[in-house]
Order: sequence, then C-alpha cells, then structure tokens
Amino acid sequence: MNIKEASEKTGVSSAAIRYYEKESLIPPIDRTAVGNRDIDDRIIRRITFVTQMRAAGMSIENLRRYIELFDAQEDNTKEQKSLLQEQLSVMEEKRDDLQAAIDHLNYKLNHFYDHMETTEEELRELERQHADKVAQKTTEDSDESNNAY
Amino acid sequence: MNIKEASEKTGVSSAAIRYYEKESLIPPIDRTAVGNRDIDDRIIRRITFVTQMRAAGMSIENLRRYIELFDAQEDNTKEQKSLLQEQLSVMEEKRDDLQAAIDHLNYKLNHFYDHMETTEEELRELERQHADKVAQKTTEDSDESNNAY
DNA sequence: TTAAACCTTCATGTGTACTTCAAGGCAAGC
DNA sequence: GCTTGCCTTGAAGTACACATGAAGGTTTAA
Repeated sequence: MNIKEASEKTGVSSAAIRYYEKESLIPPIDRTAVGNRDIDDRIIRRITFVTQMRAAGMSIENLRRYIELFDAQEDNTKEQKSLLQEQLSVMEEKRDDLQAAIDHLNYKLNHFYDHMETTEEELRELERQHADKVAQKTTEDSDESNNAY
Repeated sequence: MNIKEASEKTGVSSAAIRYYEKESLIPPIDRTAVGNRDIDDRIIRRITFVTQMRAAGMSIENLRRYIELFDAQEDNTKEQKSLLQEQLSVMEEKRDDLQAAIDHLNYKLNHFYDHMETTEEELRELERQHADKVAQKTTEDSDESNNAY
C-alpha cells in the first residue's frame, strides 16, 4: 500500500506519516524498488496507536521515548509495565477532568440561566453532586446524560 | 486581588490571564487607581471555566465565539442551549475516545507480551470487550481499572 | 533615595506539530 | 513525447498559545 492509501485508511496525512517515521513514532518503513514507501498492516496499526495516544494528549516527544523503550531489544518488562501504569494514570486523570467539565456543562444546560457564569452556590451544588456520585457508585444511570460508560 | 495572587489561585500564569482578557475569554477586568488589574471572584470563576474548557481541548478561538454568544445581551437561549449541547457531544466523544485508549493500554498491561504492537486478534478481542461493556452496562466495576466514574 | 517587588503595555520570541514548497524521479495513458 | 499522478527528500513556512523582554510607573522597607 502506498502512502496515499495509508493516509486514507488512517485519516493521517501523508506528510504526518512521513513525519512520524522521521521522529521514530513508527518503525522504519520498507521501500519499493524505486524507493517509495510500502506500508503494511503492522505500520497501519502503529499509526493508529500513535493517533490514539496523540488524541489522549501525549506529546510527540513523550510518545517517542515511550515507544523507544518498548521497541528496545532488552527485556525491560518491569519498566515497561510501570511506564504503562504511569501513562494510564495520566489518561484516567484526564478522563476524569473531562468528565468534570461535562458535568459542569450538563449542570448549566439543566439549570439554564441567562448567562453562563457559575455562581458560588452552583459550584457548591456541583461539588455536592460530585461527592454523591463518587459515594454511591451503585446508583448508576441517574437521569441527566446519555453516558456511554 | 492582584494578578499574581489570581495566578497562584488559578494556576494560570499572569501572562496567560492578560492574554485571556485581551482575547475576551474573560470579561474586562477592573483596574485600580494606578491602572493595575483588580481581580474578583467572578473573574476567578471565569478563568477556571476557561481552564476547564481548554483542558477539554477547546481552542481559544472557539471558546471566544462560545463565550461571546453567552455574554451577548440578547436572549438567545435556544442557540445557547444547542451550542452547549454541541460542545457536550464533542466532549463526550473525546471522553469515549480517551476511554477506548485507556482500555487499549489496560489490555496491553494485562496481556503483556515482549513488544507493544497490537495484533489483529488482540484488536478483535478489544472490540469484543468494548461491545460487551456497552451491552451490559449493568455489570459495572468489572475488575480492571480504578474508575472514578 | 534607592532598591525590591509588584504592576502596566506593546512587541517580539518560542515550542510543537505539522504543512507547504521546491526540485526532481518513475509509470501509465494519450 | 508529454501530461497526469503518484512518489521522494530537505528546507522553509505556519498556526496556536502563550512566554519573554523592553521601557516605564507605583508602593514599601531600609
């Protein structure tokens, strides 16, 4: 598959794919006889992984370091696991922050005033609701949002 | 409160606060007799809101348009609501993408091989797990992660 | 009264993550 | 044989979101 097809398949621009290869976010790509990139499914999966991590807010630099460790020949399973664990924590915190922002907007939508400033009382109620939510994790699917999770 | 205190209170740099004011992400800030910014809790809340939306991935430009509509004198409650709804959808999708990436990493962590490439079979299993998760929303708190929500 | 520690505006610099441009090569169809 | 459409590398340009620097003002403390 040439770079254009790979671009269409992944939604990542050709230039970005070249850039990712140069930055070692994906492995060196095989070339055809005339020097064109010949992209296989392994590369496609790596591009998809990079896209996912980028969307999760990981910088190119961190992602490069990250991948470097995983691609190394040495068996550094321990470090790899703790690195994964670390990244997972970051992403979970990010997800929770995002959820808090979603709750905030949902609150605004449900208690709609004529301006968007959140008052002290509203903030206190939000905090209360948040505490409730964390406390009684049993009572899921309360009423407000169409949560997918 | 002066800009430095506001900066410490919000975790946003003084330069960024000035920038936000210039870009109308926060309302015009009152000045003291000598021309220094005098920041009150209303501004602090707005800065916090901006921070939250920025962390949720909203660009300065979109945030500006967004806030503009809310601050307008006219009663455009309908448009405001649909704008909120729209932004909520974007954020929920982002959260779900993030969750998918978290699931992916969790999977890697639990089925640890000597490299990080996800195979076709693994991807298929991930998809299957995801389908399960969506299907039986009742069986919450499965086993894998320390979800806050 | 002079230094420290704040502040102001305006202009310019910076890092990230690409995008775009320039110059050229290969293969197919007219 | 020439245009079209793909590709290559390398260099330079761009957008965003601030950070930093210059030049100057005010207040407090020694």
